[in-house]
Amino acid sequence: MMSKNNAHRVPTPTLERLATYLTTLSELAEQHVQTISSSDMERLTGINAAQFRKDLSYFGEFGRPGIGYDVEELRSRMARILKVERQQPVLLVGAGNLGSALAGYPGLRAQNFHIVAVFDNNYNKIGRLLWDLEIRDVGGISQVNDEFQARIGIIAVPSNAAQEVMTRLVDAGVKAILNFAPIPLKVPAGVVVRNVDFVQELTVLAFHLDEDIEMSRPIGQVESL
Amino acid sequence: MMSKNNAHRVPTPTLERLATYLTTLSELAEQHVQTISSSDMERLTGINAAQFRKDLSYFGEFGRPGIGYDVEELRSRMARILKVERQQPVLLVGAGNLGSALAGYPGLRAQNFHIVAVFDNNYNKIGRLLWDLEIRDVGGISQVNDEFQARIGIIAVPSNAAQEVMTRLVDAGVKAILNFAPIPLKVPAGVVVRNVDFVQELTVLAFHLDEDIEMSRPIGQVESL
DNA sequence: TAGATTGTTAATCGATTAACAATC
DNA sequence: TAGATTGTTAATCGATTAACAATC
Repeated sequence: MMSKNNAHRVPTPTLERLATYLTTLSELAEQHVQTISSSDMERLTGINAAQFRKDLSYFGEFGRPGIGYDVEELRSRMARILKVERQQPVLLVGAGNLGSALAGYPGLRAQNFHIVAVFDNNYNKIGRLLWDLEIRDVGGISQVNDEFQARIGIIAVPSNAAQEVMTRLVDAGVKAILNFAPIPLKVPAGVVVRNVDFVQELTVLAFHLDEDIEMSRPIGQVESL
Repeated sequence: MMSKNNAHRVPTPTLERLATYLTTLSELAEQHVQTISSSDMERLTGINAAQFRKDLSYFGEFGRPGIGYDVEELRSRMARILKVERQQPVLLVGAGNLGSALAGYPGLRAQNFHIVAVFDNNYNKIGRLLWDLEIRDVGGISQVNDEFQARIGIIAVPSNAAQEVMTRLVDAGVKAILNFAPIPLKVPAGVVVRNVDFVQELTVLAFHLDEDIEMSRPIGQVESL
């Protein structure tokens, strides 16, 4: 048994790629592809075949030398490792435009993420519906999560409210936070945060304009399926 | 003169941090802070002071030994380097929930990104308004961009349409693309892509659940301002 | 001058890629 | 068996951090 002991040593880039592999494997499974090699995966994802094998090696052995990988088996084991083999409940804080887009995004459900409750602090919104969910008072997160036991939260509120919302989520038992507010959160030990910042992304893109871009091999460039 | 020649050698993580520095410097400038040291920046952003100085060193010299950096001067030079000192026009493709949230997001304007046109392929949407912008036929991107000359595009369409939309954007003269479709784009040389994938982010977070998370020092952990 | 802080070089750390023995 | 492909070790590459001479 190794997984638990050194799981925290898995590089973050590896985890990001694992999510990509899982998506690709799901598509292949739908097309009833039986077997795939690491170099097939390189063609499909743009990720180096050695990288692929190395990434898997953090979690055990998955393939057969000379043969390759069984698509369905690998998919299922990846899903297990990434903890998305069952529905994962998620709390959403912020019922503005972004929160609405997230709650209505079918891709989440497709990958087993299930937004179970939405919160806001605006009394004009509280009690109304966001898609099929009632918008609840942000003050009641803990109470509500006693029922749902979600450990993932999404922060989709303005920057000035983000830190306080983080505290409420953590108090409610959330251990992992996806933060859309463009401000660095100070979080207690044991809580993981990932930040998504549109403006930062656009700024990086803006920098590359007017460059003598000879190479420009962006992350994610690949053969199409 | 160095900037142009080796600008393409600037590490991507450096560019991402530069965007963060710029945000922080803008806040400091608003508070009329005159001078700041690299260790002050470490306190504010969580980014190592040596890292900060190293990042700046790719672009020249900005501070005075023994003194620190002039906030307004550094902010303005950063904005220039990142090409956000003037309004940057942006094309948005996809007038769904996500596109709507992006078009209505005040943070873009605040950082000088200006969505100048919105496109969709749904004839029920074409001609209607998204906020203050008329939704246009995706077939007309090139024509419309003859006027706007935007070089940044945002793809907020379903995965199966993303590759085709990329082609249209590039044909219209776009050089940098922010892609929200969870599919790797194959882009021609000279075009830069950055991907934002909510589900991938959530998947990485899900992995960390149930870990014996002793350390968990997330990117972006900092002292508050 | 003494104290503070820069810009940069060198040392460390970590991630990617190549190479290959093991094995189907 | 011969050919293919894995899992893993070793080599390479690149990014982060520490240390310090230069300088305000």
